Amino acid sequence: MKDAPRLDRQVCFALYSASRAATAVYRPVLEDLGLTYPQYLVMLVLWESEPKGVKELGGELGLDSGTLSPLLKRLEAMGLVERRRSGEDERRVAVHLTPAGRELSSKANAIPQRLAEAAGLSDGELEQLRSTLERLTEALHSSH
Amino acid sequence: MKDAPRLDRQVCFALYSASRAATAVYRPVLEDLGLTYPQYLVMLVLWESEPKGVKELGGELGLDSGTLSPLLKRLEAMGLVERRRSGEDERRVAVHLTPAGRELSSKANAIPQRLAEAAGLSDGELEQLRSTLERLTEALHSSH
DNA sequence: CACAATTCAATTGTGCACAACTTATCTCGA
DNA sequence: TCGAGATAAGTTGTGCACAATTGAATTGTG
Repeated sequence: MKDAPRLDRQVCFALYSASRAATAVYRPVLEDLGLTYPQYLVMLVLWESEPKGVKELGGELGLDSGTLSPLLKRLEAMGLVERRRSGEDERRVAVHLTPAGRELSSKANAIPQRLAEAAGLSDGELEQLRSTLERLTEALHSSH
Repeated sequence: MKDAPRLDRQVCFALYSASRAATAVYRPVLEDLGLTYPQYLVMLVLWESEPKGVKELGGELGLDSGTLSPLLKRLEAMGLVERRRSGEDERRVAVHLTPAGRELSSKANAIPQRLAEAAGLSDGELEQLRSTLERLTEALHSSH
């Protein structure tokens, strides 16, 4: 089938590969904190502002409760977050940081630098890449 | 924690989001073929050249036997590929396309166009994005 | 007020990723 | 040639993603 799409021409495969390569670079660094990459993302959001409902977290990360509920349960078991049923709306669960969870932020500050160093791209290129990716994500989301 | 890394500044998160958004666009299209995105990637490689060993497939896709073995088992159950123990080297398993697997290629030809349309980027931008991503992946791989 | 429709979180089930390990086969050097 | 090390594929166990469903709480409407 000579006109089948070629793997090495596909932006989608390039995205998939780059994304896995990036989390692979993060993996050993995050292991020191005892976090996986998605767990780290949740902590990043909470370090910026907490408490947050599961729905809100999902909105910022693009994840649903099917992914977040077990992930948050693990973070809670590690003693980094606490889930409290909201008083006003009993459907909602507010995710709070524990002191240990807040504490972890200082250890995490140096992390993004690692990827930048490993990336082999200039600051300008990284910034342009980020901006292109955000436009792409936006366009893909609104395409259906 | 005001100097914690910010989610929206991270290239890594942009990559992770874009990659998931892209496979989400592919998902309904691939569903018509009965394939998941990683299964589609394996078929792409085989459509270019077959048979291939599990190791070779893994080399091109960056996946190991832990991921590929069950995936190939599912493709085999669907009747798209066949696994044959190599005669010369009994350790190797050659993955062949079945006629049905070869056939599927024609249905798949139109697929990459879909992403391009949904991407909202010009051909030039897509090409530049792909090239940047490939350099990035390369640099990330060689960073350890 | 009543109650149908909606919303939120959790659960279930499938399929990747990936580390760690297992088993079978092969290769190469003493 | 024989045995240690390397290599190929598969298995096991953990943790995402995501669709589909469930159950509880809330909201909107007649």
